[in-house]
Amino acid sequence: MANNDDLFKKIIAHAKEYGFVFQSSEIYDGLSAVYDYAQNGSELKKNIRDYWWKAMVQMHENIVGIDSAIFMHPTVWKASGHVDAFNDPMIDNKDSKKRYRADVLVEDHMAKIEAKIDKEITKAAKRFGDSFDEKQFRETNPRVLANAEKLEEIKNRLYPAMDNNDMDAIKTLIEDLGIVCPVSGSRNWTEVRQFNLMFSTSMGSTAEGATEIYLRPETAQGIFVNYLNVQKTGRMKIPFGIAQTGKAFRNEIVARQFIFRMREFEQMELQFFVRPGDEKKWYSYWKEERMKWHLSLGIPAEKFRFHDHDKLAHYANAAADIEFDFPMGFKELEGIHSRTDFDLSAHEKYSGKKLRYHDPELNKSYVPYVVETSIGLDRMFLAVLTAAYTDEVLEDGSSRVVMKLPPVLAPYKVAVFPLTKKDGLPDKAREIMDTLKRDYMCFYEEKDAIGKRYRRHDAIGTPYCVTVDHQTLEDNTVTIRERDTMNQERIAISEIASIVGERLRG
RNA sequence: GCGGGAAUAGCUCAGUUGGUAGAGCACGACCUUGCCAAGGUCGGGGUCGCGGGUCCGAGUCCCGUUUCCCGCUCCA
Repeated sequence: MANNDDLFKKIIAHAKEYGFVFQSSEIYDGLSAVYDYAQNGSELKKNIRDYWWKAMVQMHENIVGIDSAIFMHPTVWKASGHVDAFNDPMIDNKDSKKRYRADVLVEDHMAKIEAKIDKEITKAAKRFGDSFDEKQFRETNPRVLANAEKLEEIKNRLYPAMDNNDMDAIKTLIEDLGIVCPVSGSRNWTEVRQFNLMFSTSMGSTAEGATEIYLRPETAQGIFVNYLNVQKTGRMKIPFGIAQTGKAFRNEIVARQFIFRMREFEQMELQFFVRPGDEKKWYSYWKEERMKWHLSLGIPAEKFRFHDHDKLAHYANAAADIEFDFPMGFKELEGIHSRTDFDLSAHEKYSGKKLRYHDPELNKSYVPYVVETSIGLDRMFLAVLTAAYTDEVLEDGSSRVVMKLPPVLAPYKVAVFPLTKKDGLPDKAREIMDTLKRDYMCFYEEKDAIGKRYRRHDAIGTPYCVTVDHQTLEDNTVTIRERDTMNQERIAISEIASIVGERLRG
């Protein structure tokens, strides 16, 4: 584990030093769990996104892409279940480290008081037999009255506090009632905090006219609410898919581990619409298909594994993760979920609009079932960095750090170097650069010794370095140096593009 | 959220019992050189994460805080 911690630290340091990832607002001490992609990182990230998009949209005739807004109508999040599921006041006991819903603690306490009243009544009923008048007993017995009054007071404090989101009042109530932790038995509580996973902001330029809206916690809903528009205008026939990449936002309680868990992150999602009853078949299909995509990048198969969920979310009838062997262990990289008709049915209910598909083959209408593949782009970025990072000791005993990125993902495809700054070599190198840069991200560099330039490009993962020397001026040949093997070959200038292109098509 | 560790130049780090900040690499200019992190000369760059306290004096000691990493916890 110490080795892996060390590896993780090295990757993080490398990512910063070579312009892949910076902490957000670093000059202001940073912002917790928010990161920026730098000059090389943004290229790598874009290339991962493009590679995914090409595999999903370009290669499937029945999948189209959309780009929906981050802001959505507030009711979307009621329909999706996000508002209700994550809006609870929580409190921690510092001794037992257990976390509770603060309102549930108070309600449990109230239940105990009610139990006391019931006990009095049961006792009295036994004593008085048939002549027992429960109503009269409740109104006259001093112990019952005292407890009833206590209950009434608690209700009058708890419910308004809940309605007003007054966390301090709930904390004071818990303290006043002397509620103890069921596990530790102590009253050593933290503050009551509202855990809402969704970020919110207000829309409307005046305070009175403003509406609270959320930053989407997932991109999927943007597809669901557009599903019928896309189906109709694209004349899509089931089975068909809608793909989307974009930012999502979650107010994670604990956001950590570099870019693995961020508060602002990017998802790449496919929602695939199928006939009810066919969902398990398509679920299996997409599980395999997505694993093939990962392996197509040349990352070793043992770095990946499936993790089938036993405990299913409220919307799913089957779910699996593709996990990757990150420096901190196997963790979720991508999720494949059979979401049933949960989402579309919920949107039918909340919007009052029919979201049916008329299946011409079956000659009937139904709400389609959905199979989802959802991958975190930032996690994929970290996976690619992890797989690529290599600390090598060379034959002569020196060492180099090389990012063995899949060439198709590398920020730069070719670096062009004149061997020296003199004798017209830079001009010739510029000429080559100009013919290549229309098709490939290229890097021109003439500073420092040639070996140093090679190593710099090893560090950012440039697969090819082309060097212009004196022989180039005579016969239009250059040396091309391959990143992983460090082998050099003399080729004609005219061959560079096809050699590089060949490698990128893999 | 709780507990542990860390923060000094762009990077990696040194800095003694408290005495006023250094190295290597990187960066800029010039010279020499020319196929795997070259050599020389000169130069730029740090209110030592931030705030407070103790002290004649704090990078160093104390308190608070921010950020990062780790463990626990949480994770539609």
